[in-house]
Amino acid sequence: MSVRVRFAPSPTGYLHIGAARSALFNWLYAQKTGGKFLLRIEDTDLQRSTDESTRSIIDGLEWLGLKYDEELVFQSANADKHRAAAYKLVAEGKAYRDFTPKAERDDATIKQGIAERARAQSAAGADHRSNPFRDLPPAESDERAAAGEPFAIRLKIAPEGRTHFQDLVFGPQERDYSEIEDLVLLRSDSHPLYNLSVVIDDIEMRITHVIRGQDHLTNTHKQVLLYEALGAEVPLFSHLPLILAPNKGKLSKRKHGEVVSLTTYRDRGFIPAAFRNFLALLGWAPADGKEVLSVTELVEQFSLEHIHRSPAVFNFQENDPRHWTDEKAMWMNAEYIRTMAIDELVPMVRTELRANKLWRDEYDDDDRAWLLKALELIRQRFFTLKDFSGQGRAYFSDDFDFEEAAVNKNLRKDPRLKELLPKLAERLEETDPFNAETSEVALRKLADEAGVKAGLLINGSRTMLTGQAVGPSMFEVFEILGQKRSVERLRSGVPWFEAMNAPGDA
RNA sequence: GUCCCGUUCGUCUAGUGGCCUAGGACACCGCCCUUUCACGGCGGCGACACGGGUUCGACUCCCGUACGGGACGCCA
Repeated sequence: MSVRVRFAPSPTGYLHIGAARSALFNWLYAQKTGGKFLLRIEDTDLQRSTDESTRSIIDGLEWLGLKYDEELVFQSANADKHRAAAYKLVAEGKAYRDFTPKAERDDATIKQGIAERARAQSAAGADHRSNPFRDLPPAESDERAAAGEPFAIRLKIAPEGRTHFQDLVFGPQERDYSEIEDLVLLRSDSHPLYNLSVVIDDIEMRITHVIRGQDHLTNTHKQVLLYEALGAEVPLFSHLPLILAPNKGKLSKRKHGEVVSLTTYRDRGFIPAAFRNFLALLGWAPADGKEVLSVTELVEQFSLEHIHRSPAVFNFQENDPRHWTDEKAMWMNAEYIRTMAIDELVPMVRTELRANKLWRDEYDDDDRAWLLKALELIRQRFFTLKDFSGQGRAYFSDDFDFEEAAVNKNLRKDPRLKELLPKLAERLEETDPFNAETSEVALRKLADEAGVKAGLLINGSRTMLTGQAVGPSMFEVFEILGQKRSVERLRSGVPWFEAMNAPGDA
């Protein structure tokens, strides 16, 4: 039977990077095995589900390059089937109506409340089979239901026995029935609950491998019981270790903000392939230790058996804009920017430059060669796509900012530059042909004649031409910017030197 | 509280009893390259949670302790 996996997020917010990784692992497994990767939106919690979230999930997957097969499934559309299954289990005596009035729970303190309840129950020695409605005679149950009394439906778990299932990551799993409560399948308002819906849908979608977060590991026992009650074949499971915050706590939006949202990486100029590569390395490693992997290599190398059981820490520093995300993710992105095929980089740069009104249509035809050369030159030291419009602005526009520190260090520091830079402009203007080599000769010659270090002119030029103190080899920059612009920019330095001479301005 | 899982450099990880004086990547430091900053090259710092066993031999197997994570809902 061919492999069918699914990614089943609930659309209750942005796409979390942990969820994105689950999607990636599912997708990789499908590619690896020639199977299908399906997408199901678990939107049964109507209060919290939004179309916007659904959109962001779909966009996120697309951005990561994870195309899903077949039709997108909305779980809410299957609610009737879920209900029917629950009623059928009641009819078969595998589930029962629970007429206990619904207990209201406070959502904010829910986890704590559950732990306390569990503690109290075990202290009191209460067992999970003590529900008085568990063995209510069917006739009486039917009668009360017919009379309109509200009820929830619970799965009737046998008093003794153990569940078993195979987890490809965590190994064989076993759990005693006494550890499992008679779970609610249908709420008293007849709303089907998660464990029921998931199982029915996974059966319906003929899912063969369930690959999801570790938070579902112990719930899986309940689901196995459901598969069995429904007479369906139990799929294989793989639970993925969680991704933790630097303090080893849960990584959440409320606490950690945009760093956990996949769209942040798109919006901050990440290359999808780079982030995908980084994500793949969280909790998994290829056998040969190679870390920069193309999609093809990722697919070839991927195996569920090599997934860790211990959670990975996503290492970023809150309140430090320079280290806002994991440094390895940032490094991976820079690595992709400087080594990926330039033809693949161009469309991304185009989008970035367009957004900042720096793109010219000539870059796609007449000036294509120039563009490629310029990108080749500047991409070597960039980290994100944002850098092309930020640090790289001077290459695409004459309207760029001068960094104060660069001006102070490279222009204001030496008064001789006031004379020398215009002189250099003159020399460069006379240089023919004009390129990196000839401009270097001209510059060094001038430095010699003036008795100054070439570095003085090089650094001064860099700041005049790019506004910055750092950047590629100056002579390459001359060539890329061209004779005209180089000369113009060198001559435009007057304001800096006037400011220098102004009274009271040291 | 109960059940489940985990613990190798700061972080991501390799490691399935001798190949481990524990390998790689990111970060950090130094040198080289470069009159800038990166890249690149070379080198350095840096870890098997702890205690018992088993074994000729343990990062690897077993037990315990500590610490961490997950689950236990008429949420998903």
